[in-house]
Amino acid sequence: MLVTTERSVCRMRKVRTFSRDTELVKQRRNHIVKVATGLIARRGYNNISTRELAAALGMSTGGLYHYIGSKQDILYLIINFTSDLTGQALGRFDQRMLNEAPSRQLRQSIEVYLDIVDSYRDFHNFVNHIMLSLTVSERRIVYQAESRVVEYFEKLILRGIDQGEFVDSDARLLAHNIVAMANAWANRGWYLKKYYTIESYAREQIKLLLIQLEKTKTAEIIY
Amino acid sequence: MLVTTERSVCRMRKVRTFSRDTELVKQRRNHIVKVATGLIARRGYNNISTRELAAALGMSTGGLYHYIGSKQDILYLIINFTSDLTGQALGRFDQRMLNEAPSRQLRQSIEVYLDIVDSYRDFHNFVNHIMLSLTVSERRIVYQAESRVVEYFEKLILRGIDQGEFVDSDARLLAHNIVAMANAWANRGWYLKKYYTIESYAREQIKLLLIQLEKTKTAEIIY
Amino acid sequence: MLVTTERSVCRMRKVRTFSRDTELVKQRRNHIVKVATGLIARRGYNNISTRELAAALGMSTGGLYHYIGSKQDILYLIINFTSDLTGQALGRFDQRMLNEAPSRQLRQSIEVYLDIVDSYRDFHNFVNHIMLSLTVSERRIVYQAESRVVEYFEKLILRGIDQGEFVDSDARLLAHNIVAMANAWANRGWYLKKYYTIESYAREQIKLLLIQLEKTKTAEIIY
Amino acid sequence: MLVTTERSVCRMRKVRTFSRDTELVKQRRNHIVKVATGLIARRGYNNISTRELAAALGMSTGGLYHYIGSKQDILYLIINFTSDLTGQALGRFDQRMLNEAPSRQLRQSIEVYLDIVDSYRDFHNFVNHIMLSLTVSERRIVYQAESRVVEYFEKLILRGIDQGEFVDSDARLLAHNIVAMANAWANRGWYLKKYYTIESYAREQIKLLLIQLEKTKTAEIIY
DNA sequence: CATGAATGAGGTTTCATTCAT
DNA sequence: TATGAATGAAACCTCATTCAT
Repeated sequence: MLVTTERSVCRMRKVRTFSRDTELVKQRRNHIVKVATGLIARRGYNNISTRELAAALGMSTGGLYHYIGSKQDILYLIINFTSDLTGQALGRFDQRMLNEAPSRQLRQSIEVYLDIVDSYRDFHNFVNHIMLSLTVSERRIVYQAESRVVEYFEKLILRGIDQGEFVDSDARLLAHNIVAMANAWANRGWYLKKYYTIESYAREQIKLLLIQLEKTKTAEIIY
Repeated sequence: MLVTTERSVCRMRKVRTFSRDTELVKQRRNHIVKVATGLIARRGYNNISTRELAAALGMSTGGLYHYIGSKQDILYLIINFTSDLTGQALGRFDQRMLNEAPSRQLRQSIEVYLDIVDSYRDFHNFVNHIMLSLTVSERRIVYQAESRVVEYFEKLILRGIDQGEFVDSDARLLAHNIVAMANAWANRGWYLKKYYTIESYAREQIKLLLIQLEKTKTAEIIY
Repeated sequence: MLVTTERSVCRMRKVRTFSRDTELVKQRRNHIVKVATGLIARRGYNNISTRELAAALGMSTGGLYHYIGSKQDILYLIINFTSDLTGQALGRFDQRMLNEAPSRQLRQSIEVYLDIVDSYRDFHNFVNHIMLSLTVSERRIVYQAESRVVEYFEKLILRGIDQGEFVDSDARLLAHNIVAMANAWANRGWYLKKYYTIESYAREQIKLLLIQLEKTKTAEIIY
Repeated sequence: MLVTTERSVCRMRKVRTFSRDTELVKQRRNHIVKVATGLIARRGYNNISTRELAAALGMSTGGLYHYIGSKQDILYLIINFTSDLTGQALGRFDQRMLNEAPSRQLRQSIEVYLDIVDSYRDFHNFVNHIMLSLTVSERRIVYQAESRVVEYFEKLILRGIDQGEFVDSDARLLAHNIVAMANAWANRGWYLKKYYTIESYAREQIKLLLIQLEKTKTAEIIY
């Protein structure tokens, strides 16, 4: 398995709640994460007041603070929630694909990852925005999550090289480019969506990547 | 000439000043942009008060407001200033390279652009951060600046294809990838700088790009 | 009898309860008074939330409000409870001592009163603290309770003067000084406890008082 | 000199201000201390909002925070201001009286101290009230100020004993009683003022004290 | 031109109290 | 009878902006 899904130690920060009903807390926090992510992505963390957020959540201001300890905690919940989901999704995928040809797994992994980024578009859109509002340890969570994805692709490419399917390359840089390419879909959607759908974007980028990895020019074979 | 350097219409917003000494205004605003960029990149736009900014500038709070009309104007000045500089730099470069082979110009343009991004690293780092604090028309400035750079590379690649040096490709996507790659150097420096210098990063990325563009596998020729 | 123990009219304020089981109400309120007194003495009335108090009581927030009508009522219960107890204790004592020599009764009354103050130290410590949170009528309860004690000692001293055992003095002022002295044990314990135990404090203060009351200098006789 | 007036080290806490005009800061803070003391004495620290205080000061909320860093700082300013003044007043007095007979100095010191307590009645009234809102180090300031006064009287009494004017006594306890007596004038004014003016209170209490200190019963001599 | 004191709206957070379960 | 989630008013504090000096 290429991706470890267990929570790393540094994520263990506690967020205050006044409720002891863990199920309710989980449910409300999911709601908070979802609504807050949308609002923040549209208007910016500092332009959303807790009053406004509570209203959007259908709660009272005080009610919101039953489930979080501070406004900052919302950011923590968002990055935690999202990086967990990303890790889990790739992890699940990884297990199913272990026996496939690397090129096939790579192709499909990219599609899966792009889909994840697309559905958490809001998050990927504002992760840079909120970065400057995060504490050092919160930033580390984001870094680790991204690093894990890069590592996933790196190991996958290395396997392809090992198995002789891919040409020897700088696997780390290629893996990093894949992640940057996926993030670009969220960050630079304003540009890309004028010319691509997510499917065509994935197809074209995969094609370009395989030119770099395959032993003969992709352009010369029937794709 | 591939890059137009004249200011586009929508940038014409006026920023209030109480001074009639245009030279002084320009000088002070340059200072404001430089210092504010650094502060915001480190601490975030909303975590820097005008009092603090004024102190860092060696001005009084009131003095600051002689050269800007509002705190928001600072963002406007920053994006304006930076996108002007980027446009000018690539523009100047463009004029000198018109007669070079496309592959050579591409190689050098990427190096130049990476250097620009690197020296305005702070800006590229927080452009996503402040995006959500910008007005619609301010965002357009950022978009346009980026679009111009993409266009520059796109035209360059198209020229290469036209001249038969490059294989026929999706020039737009490749141009876009170049810009994303350069931005990654600023945004994801925390990761990349563990493994690359700006020189090695440029070299490896250019190598990867040329695999996609050249007619035979770069790996097969002596580079 | 020098002290009247029946509740005075103004204490008759009703505190709301949803329970009809008077025994349960009494028991719960005793518990509330005891725990709240300790908490408030340590942290201050306004720094203890009803949530925290309820938790310390082993009740739910709502449960607490079954036995009180408002947070303010807790203060009322405390002052009522404590001044009742003080009155009763001195009253009981009074009845047993009616036939003793005034100087002997004085000596022992002071010891008893000091013991009471010491065991309700928390209360005497914060009575000044909460004074400013009390309503006018609640303050009167505190004043009356203190006045009754002063009166008790005043009458006792007057009896001693009448009977020729004490020199003619300002009985009121001396009685007042006794109460102030006892309160000092609670309020200024941080200072006094460095040098005195409650026994030595009582002994020395009684000795000083009797110098003022007895016909020859105490120092000149064998004490 | 019996009282040291130099500021002790632990008082050196800084209170934030945005002004660099020390004279203005001093002036405004004096005003804040005066008005806040009155308001708090009447209504309680927690029942006065910063908005209300600012209004009473003729300032805006924001204006208030130019001269203090937090509401808590107001308490610090009050205790600092008052204990400084008390120390200075007794100190000045001390220097003028060094050659007087101890009994005469004692008599006059008590009058001076009672006057101080009376003019800072509000403060002495609520010092117990705010005690529970003070931080540990702030409490220490209050304790030290009171201790210095007790010491002053203690040394004075000891001098009287040394010089053979006073009978050998527990100087510490007597000194402590003097301070408690003075505080009582502030704390228990609601009772005492029904029967005494400050002058008669001082006269009677001094008379009682001298009975304890002088070698023959004061009552037997013409006072 | 420059200063910095002043403003006051609005931010985050707390908490006494209620009420459906 | 007991629970604790929910409320919303009000607390403390910040800060972009103005304006008298």
